[in-house]
Amino acid sequence: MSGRELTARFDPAAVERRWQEAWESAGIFRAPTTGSGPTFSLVLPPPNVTGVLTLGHVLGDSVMDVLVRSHRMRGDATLWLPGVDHAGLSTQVEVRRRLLKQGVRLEELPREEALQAVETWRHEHESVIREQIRRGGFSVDWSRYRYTMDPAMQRATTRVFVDLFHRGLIYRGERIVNWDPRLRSALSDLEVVHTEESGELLTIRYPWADGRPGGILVATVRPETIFGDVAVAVHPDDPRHSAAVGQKVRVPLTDRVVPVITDPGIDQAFGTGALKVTPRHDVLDFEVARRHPELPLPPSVLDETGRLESDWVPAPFRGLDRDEARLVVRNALAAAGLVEKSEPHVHSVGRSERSDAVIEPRLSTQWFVKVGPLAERAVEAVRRGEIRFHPDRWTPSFFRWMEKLDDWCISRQVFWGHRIPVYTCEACHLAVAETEPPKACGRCGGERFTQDPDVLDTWFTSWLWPFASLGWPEPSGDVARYYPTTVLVTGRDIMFFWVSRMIMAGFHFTDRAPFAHVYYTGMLRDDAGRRMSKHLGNSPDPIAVIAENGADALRFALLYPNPVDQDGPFGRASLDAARHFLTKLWNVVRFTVGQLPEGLEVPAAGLELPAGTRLEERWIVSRYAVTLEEVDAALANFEFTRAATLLHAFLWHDVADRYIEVAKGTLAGDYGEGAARVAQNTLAFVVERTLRLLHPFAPHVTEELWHAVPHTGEFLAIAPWPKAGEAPRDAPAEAAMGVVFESIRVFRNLRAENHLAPAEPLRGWARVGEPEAARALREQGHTVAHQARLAELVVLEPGAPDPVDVATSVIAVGEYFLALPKERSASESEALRRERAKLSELLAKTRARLGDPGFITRAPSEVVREQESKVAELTERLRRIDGHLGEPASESPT
RNA sequence: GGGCCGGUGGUCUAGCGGUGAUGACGUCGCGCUUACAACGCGGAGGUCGACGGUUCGAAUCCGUCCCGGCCCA
Repeated sequence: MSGRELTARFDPAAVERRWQEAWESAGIFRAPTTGSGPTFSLVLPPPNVTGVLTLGHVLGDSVMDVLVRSHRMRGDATLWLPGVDHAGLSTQVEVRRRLLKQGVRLEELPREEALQAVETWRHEHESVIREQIRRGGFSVDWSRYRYTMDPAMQRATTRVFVDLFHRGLIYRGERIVNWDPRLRSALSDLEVVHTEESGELLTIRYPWADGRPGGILVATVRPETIFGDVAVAVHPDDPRHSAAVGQKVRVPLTDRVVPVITDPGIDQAFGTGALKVTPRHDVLDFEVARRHPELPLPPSVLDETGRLESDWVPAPFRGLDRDEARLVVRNALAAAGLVEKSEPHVHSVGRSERSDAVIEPRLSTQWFVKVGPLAERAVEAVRRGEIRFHPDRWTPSFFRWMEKLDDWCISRQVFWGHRIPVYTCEACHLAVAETEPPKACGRCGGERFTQDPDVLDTWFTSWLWPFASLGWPEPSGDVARYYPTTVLVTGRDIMFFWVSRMIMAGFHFTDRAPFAHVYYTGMLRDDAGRRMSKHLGNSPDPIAVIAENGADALRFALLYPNPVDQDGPFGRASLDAARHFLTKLWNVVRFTVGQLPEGLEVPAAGLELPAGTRLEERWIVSRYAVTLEEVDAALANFEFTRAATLLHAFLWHDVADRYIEVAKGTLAGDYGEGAARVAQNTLAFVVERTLRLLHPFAPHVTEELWHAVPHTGEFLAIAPWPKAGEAPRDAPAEAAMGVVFESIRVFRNLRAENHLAPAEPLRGWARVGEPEAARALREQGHTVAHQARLAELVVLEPGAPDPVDVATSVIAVGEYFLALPKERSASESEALRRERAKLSELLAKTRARLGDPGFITRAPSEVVREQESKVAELTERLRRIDGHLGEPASESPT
């Protein structure tokens, strides 16, 4: 099979869409449901249906597709399962915002209409995301597409809740939680972002209750919570306050009297060392109150929207928002003469990742997962190497995190998500967790139930993704075939949110690790070095980048030249490099196609080079063999950038710059028809195999090009991955061609240094030491002459006299002479002198090393011998240089 | 405050005990040689963050410090 004509330029827009459609309609990305043999599977981390894909997603997808496509080509039963995540809270925030623009408040919509509004949003975004994945050329199996709100995911989620509930691993409890007053919902610790913000630290006097002058000084940044105070606490060892302990003070602005107590948890260094205890509105205060059961548990003084609201709040302050209240209370305190000091204070403030509202610690009743018992096996699996992180430097972070896990708050006060499957009997108030609404109460027989109004944290579904998406809890089908998955690729920012929880869920529910490997990609930075984020608006739309550069260029730019596994720059430069590379590839293939006769076939098995094959063919085939081996090793080690770099260098430098340039003559018939045919076969073979290797990195352009060169099969996407051993390694050919290329470079350099016209044919001489080197140069005399634009290359015998009227260069391989036109003489000895200075410095250094008795006795003899031969080589070169410089050869040049 | 990662030519990066320290981009010079000027050829450019230590030998291992980034409190 061969060829479509290749256009002069590579036009990604025309090419990419065509292949995406062809692959899809051929169904080659659909994972087999039956059969045996090795499998390779992974799940796409489901992007939030709230948004659209960012370049960060595309980075992960590109990594995954390299793995997926190369394994598919290797013949593994390969499954890449795509999907999206309903992202309950975020989606609700976005929909709410959209409705507000239309003047509608989400909360005021009937439940059905509100759900409908969310569904509309979901469908819009879902189709954008699907289109983005398609346009990227990512080879996911659309027939396995999942959505975290699918009925199947619903069933899995409910079942998991019920299971954990019955095992006592889910409980309902009153705790201080992270309350988002804007969303009016609890959040997990992980959804709170802490930043340093400046505020005001007030020192307030709590007067003695008995009316004596004075009182105790308390420092706080939250004067508005003063109404919820139940005590003032000091450290038991604090001498400043020992007299106050046991006394009563009056809470400012109120008539309430509270005791001064001691608690070992008080930080003596903070403020005055005295803490106002407000159990409902601070984690630490809640702990203190718990240790002092004699204290009353006050009502909440802030309502769920963050407004002062309680019987305990004096009338004038009621209804004030907490920010406003802070000022009003502060001023009231000042007016009452109770503010002793005010100072600026930088402290850590937690904000909602979803709404950006300042988090309000709030005592409320929520559902929690007891994660301690789940964590053990997860930690053990990672410790044993059953699950490996790549790069493994993230493993310690995982352990540190897992050691101090708090229970996971999983209830959310929103309507969008999976409802908590807990039903309370209206008659006897028995609460049960069931997968289906119960018909009758097991205790009293009552038939009326109320379902818990809350929904589950989205991560409570996401942590089941690797198996629930495959059909768990059904034990057959995809679960049986493709679970556990092979690898998970994600950004490490969700290592704690997601990866660690998936591992816990995997072991608990399936008794298996959900994946064997976790690969963490880095974060992208823009041209200015800033991390890309939606916030900064510096993360370009992938579709726009694809429209401008093509999906292949985008993908290649993400994998090369900057390391994928650490934070790295992405911008104009990377895209240019990728586009240029693909253009180079395009042109290499275009050249190749033009060189091949009709009917030439590329062998399915290995390439056989006949006896007498020219060095350059043996050399490029050997280089290909080495590259294949190294690319395989790199991919096996998740070294994506290294694999891309190897292929980039091979294609550009070995194939294009060296082999093709050298082979042009052979292909044109300079050495006869037989040699030309070998060159054609070699070129076709190397190019076809290289396209296979590059396919996972740049699928569209390689697929297009592959169809233009001789090949077997319907799609490159399912062509077999090349096997090591198909092409022979040939060390002698590599060494010999090394001499040839080095010689070419020296002659070109001599020409440039002496400002000689590039095209003027000049005579060149070479005198090389090693017999093999001399043989290579004689064999490749034409090549050197042609590449260096020499009239002729003369290989001098060892003892032959130097030519005259020449420019000279002395390198390790030997001496080179380039004829100068008659009117020019070799006055340009400056380069030679510079070289001499460099060499003698190096020689001195090497001699010094050999003069060190410690070195001689302790270094391996191999290393010593190396240094000795270096001295010999340098001495000889210096001798020759001195000869050419007309200076007396000295035994020990300085 | 605790922890992790990184500091290599102007920029990004490879190397992680024995090399004359990789490569790319940029820069300079020369070339439109019919695959490619989105290209080719050649050159210049580095006290490998600082200081100590281990070693015959350190960019590479250890310690301290400085600078940058990230995570957790």
